[in-house]
Amino acid sequence: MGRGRVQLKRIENKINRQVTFSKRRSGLLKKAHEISVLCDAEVALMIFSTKGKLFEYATDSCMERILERYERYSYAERQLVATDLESQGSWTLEHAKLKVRLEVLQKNQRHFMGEDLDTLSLKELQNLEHQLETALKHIRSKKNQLMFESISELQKKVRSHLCSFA
Amino acid sequence: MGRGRVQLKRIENKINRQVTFSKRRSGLLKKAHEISVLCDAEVALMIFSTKGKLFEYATDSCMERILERYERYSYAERQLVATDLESQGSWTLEHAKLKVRLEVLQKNQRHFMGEDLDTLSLKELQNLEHQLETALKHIRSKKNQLMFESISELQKKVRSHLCSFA
DNA sequence: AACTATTTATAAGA
DNA sequence: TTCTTATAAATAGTT
Repeated sequence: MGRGRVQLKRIENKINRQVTFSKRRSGLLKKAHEISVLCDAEVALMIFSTKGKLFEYATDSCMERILERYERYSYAERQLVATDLESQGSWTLEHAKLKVRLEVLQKNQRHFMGEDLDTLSLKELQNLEHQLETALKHIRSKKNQLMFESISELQKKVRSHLCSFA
Repeated sequence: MGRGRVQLKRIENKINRQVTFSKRRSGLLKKAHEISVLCDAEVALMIFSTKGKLFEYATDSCMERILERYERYSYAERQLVATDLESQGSWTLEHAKLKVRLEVLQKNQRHFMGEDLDTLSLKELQNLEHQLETALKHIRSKKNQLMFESISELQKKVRSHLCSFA
């Protein structure tokens, strides 16, 4: 929609990508709101920019409720705890949900440790690789910082010892 | 967009509402996918129809990962709700333990992502670095494997095409 | 499910 | 960033 036909692939020019992101983001949020109102639907939308900034829309500004609903829906779908939870009281449901979240986290964790990779697609592996590279950068930078601090501590001590011999 | 101007309010005619829902839903899903690809963004979209049917989109089909990311993002807000075990009187000990495990896992996860490193010692940072390096090796090896497989698949296809011309 | 007149979104330019 | 404008895309009403 515009002066040129659009190709469905990553926009390589950073400026253009940023501008397009900003425009399309507001378009998407608007349309999410519209379908929600016009069609009486419940919509949740999350958009993370490349830089990690979050933009979100939720019908009636109630993201948590929709996520709860989603989780209920997808748990039921996965038939994990689909049986008579309601009759067992609400804490059981909470408990079951917690268990599922724990499982998801554990699976994620295994991925971060380079285990259990057979279920991942090429694209997902690439994302994971990129994420770990970024993490490593941060960790090394922090490590260097600590080492430099430790070194200058030691140098101080050495200097004061030299003084005491003077 | 269409033969009439649209008013932003619930469409009262049930048939029209349903048709519009179906059309706009596919439009919205398409645009979610487009911004994700064009702008290298991570998008999650959930749409519940009036009748409660779920339609969803997630970048790289990995909804759980995006939801985790979202929850990490809004961590501060959730802290208010998530803790304070004592006030949850009727919950069992097991449930409380589960919560603690979950928190530990989440903290770990942040470390794996190179976040929240201030609490770690030099030794711990070194361990983490080593662990991530190992993980990266595994991930890259798996990625290569997938790529080679994909290449030989393609070569097979190319060969069979060449044969059909012989 | 198709069609088409219009409206809307937006790519490129200023 | 914001606005303008030409054009592509979405879609409301119709068949």
